[in-house]
Amino acid sequence: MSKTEACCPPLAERPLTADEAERTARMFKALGDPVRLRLFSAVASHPGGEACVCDISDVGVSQPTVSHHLKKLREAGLLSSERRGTWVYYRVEPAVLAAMGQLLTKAAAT
Amino acid sequence: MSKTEACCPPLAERPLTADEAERTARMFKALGDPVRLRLFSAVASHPGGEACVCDISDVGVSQPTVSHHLKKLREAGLLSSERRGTWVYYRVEPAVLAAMGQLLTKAAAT
DNA sequence: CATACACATCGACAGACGTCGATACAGCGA
DNA sequence: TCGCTGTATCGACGTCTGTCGATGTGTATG
Repeated sequence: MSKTEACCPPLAERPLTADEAERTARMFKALGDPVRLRLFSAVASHPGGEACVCDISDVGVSQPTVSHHLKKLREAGLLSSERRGTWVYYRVEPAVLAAMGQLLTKAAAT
Repeated sequence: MSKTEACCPPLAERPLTADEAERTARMFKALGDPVRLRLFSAVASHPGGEACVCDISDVGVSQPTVSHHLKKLREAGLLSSERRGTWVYYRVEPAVLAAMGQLLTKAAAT
């Protein structure tokens, strides 16, 4: 079940190399902004596991800024998007999320 | 007594409020830098669960920069430090780490 | 075709952040 | 007391990042 290996080893297993740290930091960085965290949480908690941009864009910033942050979350691999007619739907990428979680929980279980 | 509530609810439970997002983002942001991630991993993976600064400061940046990043990790609540004689020892804060892990894994288990 | 709506991209700007050398502080040994 | 070593703080600098208004792109509808 070394699905985590595809990303990076648990933080407590051994010191991360520079490359591993670079990759892993990108994902944490994506969740390191309050607006992005609210957008992500809004998508993750939406019924059906996906949400239209119009459903989640009430986070106190302008529409271009919302779009900018959603792009960052997509580039980090945390969200994926799909256009259906007029609207664009975002959904969480569960595998990546689970990998990040194990990175931390396994680090805590020392 | 859900101890996670002291921090924030799982990301998929409901949309985070602005305050919750602010608090949670601080922790993710702390792990969102490659150097800090390597320092954190070095401490977490060190035998005994703690490490002297001199043991982990070989991450390719100057000594003041190492000190700066360790301070950030301390301020985020992820590490604690203690001076013993000449050296300063850092150790991981397991409760906070576990809370972050559950934030993510519970979000994935939709 | 024209208009309206949903979302993305562009260009610009202020503030935050990572980095460094110089320097200060804290223990320890001579 | 003096000097040495380990760590923290300071001040400065260049770069990255979040934000906005203006504009572009795609889709439906009249």
